[in-house]
Amino acid sequence: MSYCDTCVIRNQAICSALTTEELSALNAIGRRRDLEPGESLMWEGDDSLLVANVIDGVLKLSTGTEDGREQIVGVVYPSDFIGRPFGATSSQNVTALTNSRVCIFSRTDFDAFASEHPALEHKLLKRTLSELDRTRRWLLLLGRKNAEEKIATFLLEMAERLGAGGSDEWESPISFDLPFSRQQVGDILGLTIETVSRQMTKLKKEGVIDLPSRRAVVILDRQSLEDHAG
Amino acid sequence: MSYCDTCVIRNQAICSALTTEELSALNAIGRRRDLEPGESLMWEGDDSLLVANVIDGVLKLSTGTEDGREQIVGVVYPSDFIGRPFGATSSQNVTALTNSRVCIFSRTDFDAFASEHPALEHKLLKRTLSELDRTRRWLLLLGRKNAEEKIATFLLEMAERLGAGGSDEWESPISFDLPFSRQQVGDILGLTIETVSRQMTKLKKEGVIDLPSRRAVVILDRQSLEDHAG
DNA sequence: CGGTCCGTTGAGAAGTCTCAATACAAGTGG
DNA sequence: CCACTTGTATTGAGACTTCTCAACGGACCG
Repeated sequence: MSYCDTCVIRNQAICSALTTEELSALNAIGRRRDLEPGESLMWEGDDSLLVANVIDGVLKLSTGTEDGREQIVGVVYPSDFIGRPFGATSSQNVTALTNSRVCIFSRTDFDAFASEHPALEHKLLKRTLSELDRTRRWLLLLGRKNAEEKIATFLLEMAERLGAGGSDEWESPISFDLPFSRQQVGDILGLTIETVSRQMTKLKKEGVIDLPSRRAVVILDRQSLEDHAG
Repeated sequence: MSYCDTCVIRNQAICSALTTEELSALNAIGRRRDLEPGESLMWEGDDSLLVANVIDGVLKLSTGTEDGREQIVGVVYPSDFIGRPFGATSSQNVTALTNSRVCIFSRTDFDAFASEHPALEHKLLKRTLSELDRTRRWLLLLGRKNAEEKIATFLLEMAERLGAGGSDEWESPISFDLPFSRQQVGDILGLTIETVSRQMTKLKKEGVIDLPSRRAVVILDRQSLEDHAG
């Protein structure tokens, strides 16, 4: 009996490239692990010993400077892939933001398995190419946008990933709970916590969004938010 | 007679995954093209019609905002791969910075060829994973480093890619010519041309680097430059 | 009730940008 | 050979954005 049989991400993750038989071979080299918020799965600079699929939860990928400044370089959701196959060291920290469940493989086991299953590598390649596109778009945000544009862009991306709106997907309002603290939003956007707070308050005062509680966001005027995003 | 037989990047580019026979099949669907500085190969938002290998030269990948701000999101050198396989639209501009030569494929032809040659996809996957790591490191630079640290980090990376030093690779001085104007350095680092100029002048006055001509850089004190890089 | 965590708000400092002037190098035509 | 133009880089002064430091507020918990 394989964990994979009942896995909720069976058809979304890279596993969807595999037949039932192949999947049971993969299952044999993997195991599940639960993580609590704040718990880390791997650290920047460490040997790359693990790779994993996210089954449930939200995790951050981050790097930092020696003097403690942090930058979040990626956020992963269920069915996303984590870790650095075919590489000696992992180049970022991976930390759970919510209660999370992941499906872990030894990196060397996974490398060997992937090398024998081109369809799996093909899925992983497509995923990696998409992630590279997404990351490059983030470079524009960090390099050339001001605080207001950063916040607006960020909220729109969150809405797309997490949002629940009305009947029409373009219809306001769209509401969701951020899986991030203000500090973490700052670490994503390259801003301080105070600047994040001020810009969100400003958008609220302008009637573009509402902030009913600490983590909750409601987008009242999507068009206006897009105008603010630059 | 195939172009590939005499290709200088035959053993560095993803082509190195292929046998001689496979390579001649790839050669059949590719063609060479020369580009002048400033000439573009593809544009952000266009249909993804082409992919290519860089044979010679340096090219930039860039995106911009509607109001004309630009961010360089990648720089490619000989043997690097360009374009977005398995995707409908290209997400950045690709523009030659120097006289360049590329080996072009129709994206759909390449997709089909790659899907039948797992070793090629494997090479491309490894390359894409490395590029993603590099891009994520750039997020830290753009999000959390100040102008001085950005310039120092940038010069060190350029030295690594382009540098010619003394007998010992760690020995100063290391000298190279930047393939970028000051404006382009600004577009890479998310700074204005004036800030780039001021910070470089500052490092020169401190004796860390020398700037014998517009494009030339000499790293006089590598350790000090690393200290400035944060 | 007091403590802790997190977010908000305020005031001043610092860094970067904007705008303007100047400098320098290379090329052109007289 | 010398003005003149053009493109690029440097330098300066002031404006603006964001950061830093500090105080305050609200929610949750013992």
